[in-house]
Amino acid sequence: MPTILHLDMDAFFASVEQASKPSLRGKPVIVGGLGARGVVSTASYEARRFGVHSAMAMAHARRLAPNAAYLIPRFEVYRRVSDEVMALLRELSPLVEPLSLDEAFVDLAAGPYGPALETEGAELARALGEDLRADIERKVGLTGSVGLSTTKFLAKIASEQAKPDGLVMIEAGREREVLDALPVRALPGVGPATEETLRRAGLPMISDVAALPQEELVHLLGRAHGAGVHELALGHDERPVVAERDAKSVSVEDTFEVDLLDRDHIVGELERLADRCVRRLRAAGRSGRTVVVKIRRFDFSTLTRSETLPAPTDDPLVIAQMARRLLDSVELLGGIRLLGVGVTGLADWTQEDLFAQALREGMQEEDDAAAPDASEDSEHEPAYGGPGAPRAFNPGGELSQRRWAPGQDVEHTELGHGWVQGSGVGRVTVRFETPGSGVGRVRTFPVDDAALTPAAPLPLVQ
DNA sequence: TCTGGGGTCCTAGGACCC
DNA sequence: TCTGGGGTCCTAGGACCC
Repeated sequence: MPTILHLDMDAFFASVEQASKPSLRGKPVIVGGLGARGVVSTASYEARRFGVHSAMAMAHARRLAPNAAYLIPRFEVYRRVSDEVMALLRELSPLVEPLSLDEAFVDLAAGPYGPALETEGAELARALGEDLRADIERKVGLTGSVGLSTTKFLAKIASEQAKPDGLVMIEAGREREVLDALPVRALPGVGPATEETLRRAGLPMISDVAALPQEELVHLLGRAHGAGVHELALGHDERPVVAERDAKSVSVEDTFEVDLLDRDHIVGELERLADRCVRRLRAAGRSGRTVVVKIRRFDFSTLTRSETLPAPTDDPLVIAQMARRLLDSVELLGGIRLLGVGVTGLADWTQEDLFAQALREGMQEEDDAAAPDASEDSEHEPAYGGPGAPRAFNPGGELSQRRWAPGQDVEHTELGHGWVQGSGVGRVTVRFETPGSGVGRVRTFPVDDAALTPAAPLPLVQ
């Protein structure tokens, strides 16, 4: 019986932007990092017609679709919409496994319709899927695609085939017919590297892999991967839908607009990252034993350095100190494009043990002895535009100037709610419209116009 | 074209212990 | 004097996913 449902919202970030901004409906919209090193998070279907897709370099996208709207992501809104959609899924079953903000599995058999599915079967499953899609559209004003099948893997294949704005059900008995038509790349766990390995072995299609003895795949791809890929190719997938999964790591990273060369500057950025990481760790009520520093050099070579404590900590000084020490062990010649700090080996509790305490006291003296840090120079901003919140920019005490990011919500004292269309040469262009309004009018202001302030996003549906 | 950010899982070698 | 086997932990790197 097809009791596993997979929901995938259509071009989620871009669709939320179109719902929020009436002037963008029916137009190519591209959401992602807008800096020189940004990449596309989501392209609307209109933008995809130009060949733009997720994970593409933003510079490339701009060449393909120069007239599209380019917006920073507004995760606050996406999270809010996502919560509403997930709540609808939980009405179908307590077993809901979110994969990201816009995607989830539901085990219908574990929910209130479980018993009825036993008897009414496929038609009830289809009706539940269609009702869900209608509920989502009513509640958040967006479309999502639904896949229904007997396993997670097939349900996901089905939702892929249903896109956009559709529903596909793969019933028991049709697995081979569906899988045989697909390339290996459609298998979860087969990315560019595995695809190439299989292609070179003369196995471009799922049917080719399914026809092979498992040992040959294990030989080609390794123990776990080979066996896993083979099972999926055969349509075997026993993975249960799992509702709650504890995070196993917390990490933050920044790619810089320009490679960082100066060691002191790099250490400053590392400390900021360590701080952000610890705040996230503590907000989650966790602590961790292993601190990881990640570095991507100018040539894109990437390395990590990690160190494990005898007991978990969430002490910002301890974590920052470990991060600094790990960084010290790395040659930084040539410049770095990315820096990251993470914590793994998470625990729900903190043990302020003697070791951490000693380390912390030792550092306290070190920090007190060190000269106070000169200034936060904003010469090298993270490449990622960041959601909303224009950063204060204050070089050497000059007049502070606000920065406005395309897509950002703003409020004007007289003209009301709007969003930033663009900004440059001391000016910012704002379109005044809301999810419920018609297409709004555009006005331009000096960037430091006191009537204009950053605003919270509005809900999509009243 | 030139490559984000936040994760998960797997592999492999070496240390260490029994 | 030469030599075990297995298990677990740590570290580093890589593939993959959204």
